Amino acid sequence: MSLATRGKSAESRTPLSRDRVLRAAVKIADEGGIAAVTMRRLAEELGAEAMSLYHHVANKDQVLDGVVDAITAEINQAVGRLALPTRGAAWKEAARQRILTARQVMLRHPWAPAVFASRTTTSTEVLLYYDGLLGIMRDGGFSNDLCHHAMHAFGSRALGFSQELFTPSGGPSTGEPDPVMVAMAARLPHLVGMLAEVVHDDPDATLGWCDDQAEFEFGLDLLLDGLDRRR
Amino acid sequence: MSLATRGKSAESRTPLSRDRVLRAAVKIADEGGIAAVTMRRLAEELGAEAMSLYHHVANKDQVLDGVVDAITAEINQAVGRLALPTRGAAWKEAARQRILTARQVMLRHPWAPAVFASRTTTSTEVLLYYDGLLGIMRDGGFSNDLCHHAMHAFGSRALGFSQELFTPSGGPSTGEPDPVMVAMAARLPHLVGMLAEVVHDDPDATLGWCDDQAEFEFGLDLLLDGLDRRR
DNA sequence: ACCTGAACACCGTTCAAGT
DNA sequence: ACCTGAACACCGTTCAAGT
Repeated sequence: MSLATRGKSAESRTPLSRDRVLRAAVKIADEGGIAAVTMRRLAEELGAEAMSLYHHVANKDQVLDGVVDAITAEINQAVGRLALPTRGAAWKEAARQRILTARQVMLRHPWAPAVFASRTTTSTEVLLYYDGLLGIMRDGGFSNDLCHHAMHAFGSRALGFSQELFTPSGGPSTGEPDPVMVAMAARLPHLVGMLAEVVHDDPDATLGWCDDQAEFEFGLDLLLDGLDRRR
Repeated sequence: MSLATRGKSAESRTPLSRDRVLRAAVKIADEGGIAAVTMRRLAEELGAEAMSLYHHVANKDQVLDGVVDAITAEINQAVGRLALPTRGAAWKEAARQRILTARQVMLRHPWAPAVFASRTTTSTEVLLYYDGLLGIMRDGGFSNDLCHHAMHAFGSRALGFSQELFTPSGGPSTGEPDPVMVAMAARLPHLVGMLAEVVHDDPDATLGWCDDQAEFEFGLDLLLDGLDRRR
């Protein structure tokens, strides 16, 4: 047994646990993206062997489920610190702040939306988050039926992110126009016309898809206003 | 060289091509989900070896990019058959039908939304789709600026799907309540209360996430109505 | 030019064996 | 009970060699 190995096992005196595995997964994803989270890399981070992980998580899918839980727990902690009135018309601002707070957590973990999108199982933390949002809407006077529709209408936006299917200009850093679009300009009259008028350089574009703060809030307010009108 | 091998090469007399590869990928995904699309399985479907594919596509990522293009081409063909008035107030119904038509194509390929969500590069067919939607909104009298906000607000909904983060009851087939939720009922008063009132069994739930037609249309109309009001 | 066999560097995961 | 080494069955992809 080499010195290096001995040092490593001394360092990892703290026993493995489901919780340590999940925290390590979040750390690795924050540093190198979700693709960097492999069972072997995870074990390395914890000073153990890949096979040891299987004593604490059933498989990799369960690691990703756990990561969703961990991120949403972070969100629940953040929204728990909010203390806004929720009765009557105040529901809208309370819901708005709750969702924008969730978004701030997501912005710290830009890889997270893709993981959320890939999961199909029910996360207990996600259930708790939605329950809180429902509570705000019930206080606002919404019927259960309308609440139900609203949850579906929000979709992922309730948790602070929305899926953008294309970035209508160059990457977030470069101001260069998209070469694919330049080549097709003749067949995209409305898109080209729009972009000529709307300067779409957004230094803060992030979260994987182009999905900046102002656009997120526009879409969110469209939904909140529409729901408020049907309250 | 065996008879079987000889038969196979005779069958695949038609040479490989990017187009054949992409069509095969869609076929395999339709039959076995997107995970079934591997380079080796793709080659098998085409009566070739995995390595032969690399003469027609750069790598697997490009296969998935091409699949998005292929599905959106199918959508563009379908919406191309629509012939609705678009001027003035008619924009809303035209946009609505365009989006619901896209959704019908997506429903034939339930694995597609996840693939769309995972891509970051610009698909020419997606650009063409959005250009058409923009055209409808311009006819409706929207400014380029408002059009731009609208595209972001729609997000993936413009292409007929939306991400649902949890299914608030059992699976689409079973009427069983979610065991995770039953165990947590005490901490989820609003969720449990809502579901007790709203019978959430939806035999047509599909598209991977619970995202049925009525809920999709509710969310879509919320956006369309809100936009129309700001026109 | 197009196609392929063998090989490489990775995965997630199983199993039998160690302490 | 917890951990691990070796091995298995898969990936995507490279390379040198075939026609």
